[in-house]
Amino acid sequence: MKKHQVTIIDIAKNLGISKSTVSRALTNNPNVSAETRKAVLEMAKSLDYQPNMLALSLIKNETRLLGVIIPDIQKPFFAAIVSGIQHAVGRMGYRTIIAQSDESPQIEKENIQALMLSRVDGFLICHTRDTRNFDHVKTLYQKGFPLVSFARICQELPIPKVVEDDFNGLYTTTQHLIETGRRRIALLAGPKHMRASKLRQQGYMAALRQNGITYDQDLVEHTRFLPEHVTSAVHKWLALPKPPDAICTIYDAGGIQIIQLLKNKGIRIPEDIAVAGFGNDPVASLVEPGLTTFEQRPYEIGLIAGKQMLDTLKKKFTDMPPEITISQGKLIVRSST
Amino acid sequence: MKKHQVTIIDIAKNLGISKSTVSRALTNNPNVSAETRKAVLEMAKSLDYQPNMLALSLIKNETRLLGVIIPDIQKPFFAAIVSGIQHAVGRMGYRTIIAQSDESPQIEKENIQALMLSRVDGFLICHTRDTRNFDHVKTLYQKGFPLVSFARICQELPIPKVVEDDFNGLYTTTQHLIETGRRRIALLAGPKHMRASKLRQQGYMAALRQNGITYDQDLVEHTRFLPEHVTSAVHKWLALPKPPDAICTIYDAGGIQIIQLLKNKGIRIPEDIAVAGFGNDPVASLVEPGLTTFEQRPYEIGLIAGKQMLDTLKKKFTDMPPEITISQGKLIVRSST
DNA sequence: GTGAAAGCGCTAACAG
DNA sequence: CTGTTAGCGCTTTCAC
Repeated sequence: MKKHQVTIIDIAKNLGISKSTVSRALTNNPNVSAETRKAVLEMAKSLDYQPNMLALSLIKNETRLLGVIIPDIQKPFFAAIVSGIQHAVGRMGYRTIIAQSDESPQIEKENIQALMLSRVDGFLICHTRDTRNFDHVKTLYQKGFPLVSFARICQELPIPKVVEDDFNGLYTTTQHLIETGRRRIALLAGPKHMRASKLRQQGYMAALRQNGITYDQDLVEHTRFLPEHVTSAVHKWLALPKPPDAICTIYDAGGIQIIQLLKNKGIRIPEDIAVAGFGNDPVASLVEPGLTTFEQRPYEIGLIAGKQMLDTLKKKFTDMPPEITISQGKLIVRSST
Repeated sequence: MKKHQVTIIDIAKNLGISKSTVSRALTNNPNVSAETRKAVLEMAKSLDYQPNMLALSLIKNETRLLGVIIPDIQKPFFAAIVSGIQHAVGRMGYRTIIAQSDESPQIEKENIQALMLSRVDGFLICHTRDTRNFDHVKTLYQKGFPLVSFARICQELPIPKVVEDDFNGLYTTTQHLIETGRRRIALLAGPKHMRASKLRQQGYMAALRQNGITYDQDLVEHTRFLPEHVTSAVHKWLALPKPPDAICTIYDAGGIQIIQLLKNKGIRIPEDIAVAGFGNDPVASLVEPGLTTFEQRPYEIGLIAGKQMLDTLKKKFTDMPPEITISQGKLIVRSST
């Protein structure tokens, strides 16, 4: 069981001085004589004194704890972001409490509520694919919590945001597909309300338009990123009178699944149908054929988000216009196209 | 900036009663009249009162926060474990602070130190591949912190431990290789001091022995799980007068890298050399050929570890013999063997 | 049933 | 330089 904790009072008693003096000695306050400080430090060491951060937090009203809200830590994309965030804020002494929403808006809300009670110093949030109501975040904002939104952002608040190279990503990918001779390019998109999905679709459409290819609504399918949706989308496309000669997706996992599906059907990639993804997941280079994809650097996104948080934390009182940061990406061509 | 927090004193003043009564009403203490309670609850709601967990933690000396120490959240294995832990302890109201050691024993030590100061209620720890000194954990133990060790465990302490199916995993895999006609089976092991690596190697050797195959030291290489080590091990084996006809590894990433290496050299898998892994990483099924591997369920390991922690937290005062839990696994045969 | 007071561990403002 | 006092927000005796 837990033993009695050594407190500054123990040190004070042992030395026959007041606890304020002990506190001063311990906090490098100049108003302590050299010998007193020495004695305190020695006693602290011999008693194995450990300051109680809880008491400190209560006084300073700061915990040096940051809440990180993500949908799923098992997705390499989010794991990398978390890693970046931790490395960015860690050197300033901040720790992170990671909370997973499991893509449930309700759990997301509960997690935020709980971390608010734990008095974290700020929140870095990536919403679920289904979050449409942002009242819980607005509450945080009103309460004055430093906020940073990343990847799946909340646009209704003037807070720092870090996003992927959405429009450009699909524009570039589609352009590449067209340049390699494809004309009937299908798009596996995400939920219609999702900002990132909309932007990526716009990039796709812009590339088509620019090359004089008419947009065919039959070639665009919206998913909620579930495998079932991918399967039915592919089946629908293959049953078309004129099936696509290329499929691009707004996320790598979808692209990889499509590769598997097409291979199982004996369809050659890229000869019959080219496939492209988005994100450059670790697995994209391992599948056969390698998945052409638009690289994102989630670790960098985390680093940037962490830094934004640090900034927000520092200049609490300025209200410089919060910006939206776009993490640059680039196309990685592999043998799937 | 942060606004003034509503406290029970605000409620008390508004109602003209004492803060003790407010506290009682809020904590469902029976010694409050129904009407007072009602008034307090209403006032709390209208003021949007949020209890300050910090103050509570200071009094109760418990934070409902658990420290999770892992080498690298970007490894799917650890990400899955973390997920399991969170889901196990989350329903009991515990949150987790994840700290990455980046495989550095020094950082591991610092992280533990820091979380100790933050007064987490317990630690779930997976050590770095290079951790050999466990003094920092022993300190925790002496201080009475509930501890659970998983995957890369500390054997020097009587605490709950959750490990993979190490011996059996490589025994089964090697057996399978032998049954499919292989005789010169190489082993890509881990650091010599690492318990899991030793056990897996023992499983490998047991299978050889049982089949009357003499152990050839040239066929066993120890790595620190770095790609360079894998490359040089493979080169060394291929340069042997009698190269191996199979390679088994104690971790999937190694197996996958070997597959890539052999393919690049035009060596056929499994015809020329069979390859097997350990863990069933998500990618193992995606490479070509699919990697035969011994499945572990890291998510389950996390669940178990989380439950052990919950138990430790509950029965603080009993000292039932702490056990070592082995997460069962099974061989998944794919086309690499 | 309710209020006053003490205390969790620590810092900080105020006297000397 | 050092001790005393107050207070962070809350629970918990102890009186009444």
